[in-house]
Amino acid sequence: MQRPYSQVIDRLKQVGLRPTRQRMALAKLLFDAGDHHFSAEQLHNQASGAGIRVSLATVYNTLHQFTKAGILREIIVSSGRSYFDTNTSDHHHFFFEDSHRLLDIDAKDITITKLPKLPEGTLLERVDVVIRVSDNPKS
Amino acid sequence: MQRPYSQVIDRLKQVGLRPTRQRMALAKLLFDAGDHHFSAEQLHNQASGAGIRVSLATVYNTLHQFTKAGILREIIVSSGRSYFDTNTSDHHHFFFEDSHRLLDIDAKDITITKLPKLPEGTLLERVDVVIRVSDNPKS
DNA sequence: CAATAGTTTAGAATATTTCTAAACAACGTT
DNA sequence: AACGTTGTTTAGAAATATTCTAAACTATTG
Ligand SMILES: [Mn+2]
Ligand SMILES: [Mn+2]
Ligand SMILES: [Zn+2]
Ligand SMILES: [Zn+2]
Repeated sequence: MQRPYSQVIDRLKQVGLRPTRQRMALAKLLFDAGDHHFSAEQLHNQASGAGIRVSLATVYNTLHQFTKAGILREIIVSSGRSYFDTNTSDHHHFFFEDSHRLLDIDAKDITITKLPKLPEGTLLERVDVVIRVSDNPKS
Repeated sequence: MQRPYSQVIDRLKQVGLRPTRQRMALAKLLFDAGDHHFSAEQLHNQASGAGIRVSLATVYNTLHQFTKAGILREIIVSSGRSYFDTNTSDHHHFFFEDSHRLLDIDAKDITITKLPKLPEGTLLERVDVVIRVSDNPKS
């Protein structure tokens, strides 16, 4: 209970966030598991299930703080709900339109050889590739 | 007032939608103008401004019907709000994160030479490339 | 024109996210 | 260890976008 937390404490301090009870608990849930995609509501439910009392507002605050700090990434594939990703490396996604599930595509599995030049006065933030798929009814 | 409508009437009939007053008016607003991106609320306001009385529910119904019929396309770049596109050809987008504006990128200006194979039992719906840009503060 | 099926509508409902402002906790300083 | 400061958490309300409901309306066919 003491040692495992030292990692998340260090990580939070590194990005300039106070290691509060709620942030540590959420960070532990998020970063002890492998790479995954989730919504705010899902994380809130997961926390509740693990006996961690944290408000939904704090979950949202934390997700945005972590995203800004670069230890989480937000993925937009569905209007009406935001998804977050513990995998912050350069990669892309399959999006299953029926189940609303996301699946990583390694950056090396998509090659873009030609990109347009950016509009005047803009900075590149990110190039997102989303491959939208549906269930094949005859399979 | 009679002739211009024949085009939208034909177009609606072609895709199996009754040419109702509201659908004709919205189709005219949408397809007489050049390619553009817009939200439901924007179209509703534009209709009101043009003296067309149509409920927001009908605007949403119509946008979804047109999208399903393939004469509009929905673009997801921002959680919390859907955008639609009168350009249904194969193309991609710049998304200006500060102003929430979209700009078309012709399919020929992006070349993807390598794509992963689709997961088992899925059908490809679309490959969306979104180049997210922000305002360059020092320009 | 009557019958039918499809459409429109206002308003309520839903869903997700953000806001508010008061209570609380982390942490550097005494 | 207590203090003061600042940052954080919280419940609940509010904001936002979209969908639902079911009654009124209209296009189409016969
Ligand atoms: Mn959905
Ligand atoms: Mn936004
Ligand atoms: Zn991912
Ligand atoms: Zn477009």
